[in-house]
Amino acid sequence: MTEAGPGPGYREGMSASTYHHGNLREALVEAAVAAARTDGPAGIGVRELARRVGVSHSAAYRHFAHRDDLLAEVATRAMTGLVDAMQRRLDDVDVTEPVLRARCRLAEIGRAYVAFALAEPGLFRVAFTAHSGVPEDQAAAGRPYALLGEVLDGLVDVGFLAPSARVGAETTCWAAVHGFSVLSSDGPLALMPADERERELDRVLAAIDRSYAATTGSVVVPGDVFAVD
Amino acid sequence: MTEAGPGPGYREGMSASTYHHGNLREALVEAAVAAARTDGPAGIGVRELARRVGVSHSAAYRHFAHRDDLLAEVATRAMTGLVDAMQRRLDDVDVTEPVLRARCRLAEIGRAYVAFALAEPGLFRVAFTAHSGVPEDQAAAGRPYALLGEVLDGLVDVGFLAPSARVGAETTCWAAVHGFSVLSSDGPLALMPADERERELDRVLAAIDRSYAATTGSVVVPGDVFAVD
DNA sequence: TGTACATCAGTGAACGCGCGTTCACTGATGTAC
DNA sequence: TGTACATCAGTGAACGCGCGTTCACTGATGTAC
Repeated sequence: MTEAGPGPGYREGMSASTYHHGNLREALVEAAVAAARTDGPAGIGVRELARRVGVSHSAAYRHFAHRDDLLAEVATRAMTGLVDAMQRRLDDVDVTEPVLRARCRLAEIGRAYVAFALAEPGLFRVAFTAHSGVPEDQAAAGRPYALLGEVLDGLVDVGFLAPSARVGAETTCWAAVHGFSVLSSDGPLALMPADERERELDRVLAAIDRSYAATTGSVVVPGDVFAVD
Repeated sequence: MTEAGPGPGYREGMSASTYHHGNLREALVEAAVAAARTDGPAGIGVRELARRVGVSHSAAYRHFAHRDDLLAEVATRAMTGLVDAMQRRLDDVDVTEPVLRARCRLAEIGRAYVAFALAEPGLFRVAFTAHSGVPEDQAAAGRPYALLGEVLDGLVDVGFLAPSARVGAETTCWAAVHGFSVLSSDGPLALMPADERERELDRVLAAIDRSYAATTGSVVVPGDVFAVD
């Protein structure tokens, strides 16, 4: 086979119709991610995925002992996708004034989280449904928390957030942003027009910002970070 | 049959083994609620419920056209249970000083929400998964929002929350509290010890309180409402 | 370089499960005369 | 008050579906000699 479009999940130099697939494990995971994208956790089924990859369903059991192992793998990838999106948005913050920068970063990490949940509702759900005991998966699950922690540390560093209020601050931010995501992608807020939802999210983020400003008596100038102030 | 324990869902005066059940619809719904309690939405299956009620599965179709209709009914009841729990906790607030009272009420409605989600994770999930187009179900879905709205209005009335910040305030509170609930009952916060989680919730609620105080420059005395301040 | 053989990664049939839904039926109930 | 009959609320068999998992197998691959 020529190298024209071997497609993902194939090892190089394979003939078009070998008995051996070449990289079935990876192909299955990618198909699972695609399925989860549209159908969430329910979309991940051993038989259906084997079908899509063009292989007998029992072949999948060469690579995954149970359906849940596949699910866990997708969950880890979904979580990675979420964290990457958060990191990207953080990197894009180009405000230089330190306090404003730290506040913007907190807002942006939240926006990235919500944006991911809305853009990839299926993956978002998978990321939070399946939990394996495998260490690397556990590590993946902890990464959003860790990243958020760094951003919050930044707020303390610039004197916007009081050190005493830093304790457990991850939970507050995470809860607000996660709740907004769930209500918007799954729930009652899904019916809201996109632009109005954007404004609502701004209000949520502004509320957190104000709350943290209050811990140090920092001055918040209306409109400096949030349009809704 | 004597009246000793006819059980719910039975009409009075029935013989023990009538061909006609008497109140099958209600019996099915109650069985569905019980099933949802332990297994969430997945626990609600026509065949399984008919089995539990002691009736052939096709009998259920005399009362529900589709499985989803049953699910929707349970969702409405779950939502009602949630709202009732919120209302009860609001009624229990006996603080008299107006500002403190309004702030306590906001905190309490949040605590009630989270408590319900933790005590009844299955029902909580059902309440937010199934949505029927039936008006009464839609109405039920809007009640937590309306109740929260009243509490927020109270905060404006006492001058704690600025009228301009009242706009969309439901979303902020709801997102924070819903997110906390989901992360705690389903997700990563589930592993946290109960007392620590309690403290974390207090921090979330305190953050919202502080944020609203900031809209009017109201003074918040540490420890007046939240232990963590 | 060629061949025997172990190993690996597939196949396809089968097991056993549970589900939602439909349909022709029958037993029970209540009502009109 | 008694009876015929319509209606209602059940039964049980069947349809068709998809699933996860196992197992004996076979074709392909790579390695040792």
